[in-house]
Amino acid sequence: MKRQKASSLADLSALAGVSISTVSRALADNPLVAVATRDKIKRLAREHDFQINVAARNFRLQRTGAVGVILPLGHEAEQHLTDPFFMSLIAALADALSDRGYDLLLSRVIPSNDQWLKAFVESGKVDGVIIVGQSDQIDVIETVSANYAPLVVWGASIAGYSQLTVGSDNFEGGRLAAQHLLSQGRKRLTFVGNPAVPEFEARFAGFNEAIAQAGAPSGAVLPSHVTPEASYATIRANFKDATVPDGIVAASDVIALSALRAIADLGLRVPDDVAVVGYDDVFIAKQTMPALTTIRQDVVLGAQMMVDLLFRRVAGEKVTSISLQPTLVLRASA
Amino acid sequence: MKRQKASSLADLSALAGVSISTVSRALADNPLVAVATRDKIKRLAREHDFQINVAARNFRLQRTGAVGVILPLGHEAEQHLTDPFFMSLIAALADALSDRGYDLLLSRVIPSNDQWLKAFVESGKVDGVIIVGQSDQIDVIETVSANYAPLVVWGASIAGYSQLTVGSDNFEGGRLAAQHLLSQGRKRLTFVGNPAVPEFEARFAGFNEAIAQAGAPSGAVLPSHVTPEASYATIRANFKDATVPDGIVAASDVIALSALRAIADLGLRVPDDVAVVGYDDVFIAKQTMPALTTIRQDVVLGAQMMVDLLFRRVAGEKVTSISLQPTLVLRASA
DNA sequence: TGCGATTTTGCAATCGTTTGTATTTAGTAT
DNA sequence: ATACTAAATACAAACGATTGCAAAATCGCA
Repeated sequence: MKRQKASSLADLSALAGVSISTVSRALADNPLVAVATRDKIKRLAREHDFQINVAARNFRLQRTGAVGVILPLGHEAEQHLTDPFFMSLIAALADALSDRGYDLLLSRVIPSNDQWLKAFVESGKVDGVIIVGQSDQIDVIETVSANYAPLVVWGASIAGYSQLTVGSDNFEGGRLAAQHLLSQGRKRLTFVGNPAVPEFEARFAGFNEAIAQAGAPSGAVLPSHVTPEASYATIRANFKDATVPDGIVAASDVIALSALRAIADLGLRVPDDVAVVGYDDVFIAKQTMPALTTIRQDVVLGAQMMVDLLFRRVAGEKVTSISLQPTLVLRASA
Repeated sequence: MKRQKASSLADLSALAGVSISTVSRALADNPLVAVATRDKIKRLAREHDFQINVAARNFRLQRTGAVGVILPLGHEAEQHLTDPFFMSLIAALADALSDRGYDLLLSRVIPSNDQWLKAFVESGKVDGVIIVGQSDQIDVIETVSANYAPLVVWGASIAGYSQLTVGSDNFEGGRLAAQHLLSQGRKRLTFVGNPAVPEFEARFAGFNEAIAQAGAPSGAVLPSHVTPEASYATIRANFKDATVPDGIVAASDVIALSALRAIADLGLRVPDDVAVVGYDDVFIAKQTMPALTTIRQDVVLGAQMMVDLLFRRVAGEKVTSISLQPTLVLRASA
């Protein structure tokens, strides 16, 4: 008995001696077709290991079965796909999407003009878009978002913008970090990171808020890129010349890691001379020496929220942006 | 003048007063259509910001425009998407694929039965598949690979298997690492990692080869998971009881990182008491304290090779597996 | 046996492209 | 003008599925 592979409904219909539409319905377990016929067709499908042509089905149903996950590399072309935080967010997104039977179409975009997002959503390649990080593209996102519902952004919900976002409360995170340092008696705090990045700007604002509330001397900011090399160089150079702070809040764990190393290389001790608080709680945070005290963002929850919001919006529900509460994870560095 | 959005060739053809096929050809710059007509249609397309329906086109052309990138999570369900090495490989793949106009469909698979890969390639969702890491699925891959050409694997080319692979020479990498330690006068070497993972097995074999060639006392192996937590615990517990080696070759940088911390926590110094060599040269390797001496795998080149091989094979070329030479990166830890 | 009601199946349109072939239009030479 | 060739455009099929509606088969009951 030769079992040729059936590669279309037409093949199966020929085998079963019924019409294509009956096969289609049978495989969908449509009660319109008699149980006996259904079983027979399903058996044949199994025997000839039939796999439906997903592309054709999706085309007919005017969907794609995929959700685009875009990383705009605006501020920092280097960041993101090497940054452990974004990586684990993507991993969590992949899981959350596949739980719903959707595929993840990964796209790195270096925004060259302001049409990239519009072109992407209109290409019809995906049923929805998740943007990881607003970068400096918040206005582009806002414009598209006005006419395209299935769009969720990992980032901040900013006054005057209506894009649907999921993000952790960066202001609160920054506040928590600074407050912790102040509560340990630290006086001269520095925020390390580029405040032009929206997320970092909010963290910096929270940082300042905590300082103001404590009546402490106002904190400093040391703008820095997010790559390990650049941040290390920035911190090292700056702390050689300027007064070294006794507490650092880093805009990300990767920057914090650089800070740990730079401080050690300058002959200072963490946390004795300088306390360091990171941000993200990426998987290596507990592996640093000393282990990193940091602000934790729950990526798994965040990813689930984004996917959830996306599908609920597609289903027509009225949904609103979500802000997740970050938490302080106490380890050795502060 | 109201410019309605044209969303199909039919819309455009109505606007231009020509047939759909003429529009299709005009947009493809087909010389069959008169230059004047072509220009007119292209202008209309611009004005009504027409975007071709990629799904429909791909369907008609019997392609998908996407390549699946699969991470089988066989040995280590935790690894991979959080492991910086695989992440940067994926980032590089995303770039290499988009250079060729292809999308990257990301898929994490926890192999439950031996049909997962067959089902994936036959679903028609992708034009090709890149598998990142053979994990324990090498036989499943081999079976599918026999009937499905556009399949490239990041991993080892193993005798008796004909799957198309790109990978770095793990044997050589392990040899380099051990040789380096021996050349520094280290005597008691331990390989940390699970030799059941094919890549690690080869690294371990190279490690042993170097030891044998040097006539040194044979090395030990400490099987360990790849997660930071597990590897730290393993190393710490083992080195407390057993004789501590004076040289460690870690199966990955993440494990090396754990080793650095475990050694420090045991009150020993790196490299003075124990020298550590990592593997991969991930982006944090130069950020550890001390900075990690490690075996470098060029992920960007690797990704380009995989994509290149994939498309050349699709084009009908006869291609063979590629083994990339790893290099020793000297830093402070050994 | 006949007829209406009900169950089961088939027909055909449709999704938006591409492309082989037929048809129309324009151009040139007689 | 006519015929013939070349250029430009239109027609229609195809990709593989889903689905509204029509047609056929089956059933029950008088």
